[in-house]
Amino acid sequence: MGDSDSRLVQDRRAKVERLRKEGREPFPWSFPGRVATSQVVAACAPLAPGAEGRGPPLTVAGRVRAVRVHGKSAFVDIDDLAGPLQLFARVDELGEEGFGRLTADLDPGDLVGAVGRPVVTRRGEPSLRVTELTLLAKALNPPPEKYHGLKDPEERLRRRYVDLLAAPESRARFRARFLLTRALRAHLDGLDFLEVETPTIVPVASGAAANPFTTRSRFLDAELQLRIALELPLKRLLVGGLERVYEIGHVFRNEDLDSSHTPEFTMMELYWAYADYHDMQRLVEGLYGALASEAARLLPENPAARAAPERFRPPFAVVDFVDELEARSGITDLLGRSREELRALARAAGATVPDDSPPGKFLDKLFEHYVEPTLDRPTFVVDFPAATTPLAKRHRSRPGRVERFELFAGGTELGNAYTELNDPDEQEARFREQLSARGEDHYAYDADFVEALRYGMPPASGLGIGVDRMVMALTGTSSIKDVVLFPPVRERPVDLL
RNA sequence: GGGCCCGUAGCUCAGCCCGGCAGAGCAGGCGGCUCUUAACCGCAAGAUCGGGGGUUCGAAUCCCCUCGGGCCCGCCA
Repeated sequence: MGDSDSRLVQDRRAKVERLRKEGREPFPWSFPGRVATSQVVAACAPLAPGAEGRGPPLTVAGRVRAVRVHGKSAFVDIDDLAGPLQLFARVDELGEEGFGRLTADLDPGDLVGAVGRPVVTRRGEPSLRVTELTLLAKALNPPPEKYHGLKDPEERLRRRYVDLLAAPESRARFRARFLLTRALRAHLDGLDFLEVETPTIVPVASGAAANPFTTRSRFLDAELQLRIALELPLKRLLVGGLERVYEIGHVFRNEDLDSSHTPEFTMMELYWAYADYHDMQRLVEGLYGALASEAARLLPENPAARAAPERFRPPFAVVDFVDELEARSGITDLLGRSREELRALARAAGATVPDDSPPGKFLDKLFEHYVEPTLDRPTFVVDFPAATTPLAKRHRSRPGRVERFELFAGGTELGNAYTELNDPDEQEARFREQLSARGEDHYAYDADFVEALRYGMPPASGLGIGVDRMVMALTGTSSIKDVVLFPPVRERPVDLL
C-alpha cells in the first residue's frame, strides 16, 4: 500500500528513466512564451467546426487531465488556472516518432507545454492542433480519478494541493478568498486607513476572552503567549497618533475545531479616531457592499455569491440587544435581573455555564439562544448591556449599556464594533471587575494598556471581522475548513516498516 | 471532553446485517482504432480489507482495544 511500492508509480518512474536515457529531460527548466488556455478558446470563438485559425501559433502549458488515443490521432485534455483546453494531436503534424513519444510519455497529472494553432473540431470543441508537445514535469503520483475526483475529506485537508489540482471549484473558492482579502484591503486603503503589523507573540494575550497558546522565549527566559486578538496594540497606535489603522492577521485560540471554529484564524481589526459606532455602521455597510459585489464578480456560478450584492445592500436592519432579547424570550426587565436570576434563565435556555462566569456571560448565552438563529438578513444588533463588554465605552444616554454593535447574517456574527473606551480609570476598573469575576475566560489585565490610555487616546471606534467567516458568508461555504488552505490535522501515525 | 457514524486497489465505490475463494469502474501495462471529450473494443495485472488482539474449522464480515476522519453537542468568533 506504500506509495513507493505502487505499480503505477513504478511505471511512471520507468518512464522518467527512459526519457533520461533518450536524452530528454523529464523536468526541464522553463517554458517561455505561453498564453492562458482561455486565449486559445477565445481565438477559436469565430471558427466554424472543422476550421483552423490563421495567424501565428500559440503556446500553452498546463496539467494533463485525460489522454484519448485513437490510433493515429489523440486528444489530450489539459487545464491551467484559466480553465480547460483540448489538445488535438495527429501523426500528420507530429510525425510517427513524435506521435509515438506523445502516447508513450504522457500520463494524467503530467505538466506539459504545447504549440499549435487554434482549431474547432468537427464536434465543435475549441482545441489546439498541436505541432510540438513538451513534457514540463512528470507526475510520479497519479492524480485522483478523473470523474469523481478526490472525495475523501481527510485527504482533501492533509493533501490540499491534490484537492486544488483535482478540483477546479476548490481552486476557484480559494482564489476568491484571497481576492476578497485583497478587496478588503483596497476598500480600507481607499478610506485612508493604514495597514500595520503588530506582534503575534506577546507576554500576555488580551483583548478577548479565550484560551491562549503558550510558548517560551529563550532570549527573555520567560513564558510567552500567542495573541488572541489585535485590539490592544492597535489602540496604542491611536494613542500614538496614527488615527486610522487596521491589521489583517492570524490570531490563535486554544480551543476545539468545528465547522465554524479553527484554532488559528484570520482577524481584521480596524480603529478609527474621532469616529463613533454610528460612523462604523456606515463603514461596515459600505465594506460588505463592496465585498459582496466582488464575490459576485469572482464566483458568478455560486448562488450565495451571486445573491450577495442584493442581500448585503445597505442600509442593514437594526435591532436593540435588550428589546430584541426580551421580545424573543418573553423575559422582562433583563437589565434589572440579578446575576443569579440571569444564570438560572441561561440554564433554563439550555446553556451550560459555570457558576463563576463573568456576569455578561449569561446575557451572551441568552442572546445566542433566543436571538442569533433568527437573524438571517444582515442586521446590526446594538447597545449591548455593559456587563457583556469590558472594552467598550458606556452609552452616552442609555444607562447600563455600551455603544457596541454586532453584525449578524445567516445566524452567524460577521462583525463586532464599539465606540472604544478611552477613560483610563474606567478601563482599569473594568479590568479589575473581570479579574474578580474569576472563571476561565476573563480578559487579561493589561497594565501597560491602561498606562497608554493615560497619555490620551482620541475618541474612536473599533471594528473586528473574522475574515474566514466573512468569506464563508459571501461564498455560501458551510465549513470553515473549506476556506482555510491548511487546517490543523493530527500527526499521521508512522507507517510500520 | 460526550454521543453517533465512517476507514476495502493510486482514486470512486460494492461486498459487512445473515462468517465460506476479496469484486467493479477509472487510472496504469500490452494490443487495436485519424474527431474524441467520464472515448471505445480485447487481453493481462493490481489488495496484508487503517492497525493490534479475540471468538471460530474458517473473519473484510462478529467482539474488544487502538489510530485517523466526518457529523452533532459542550467551549472559543
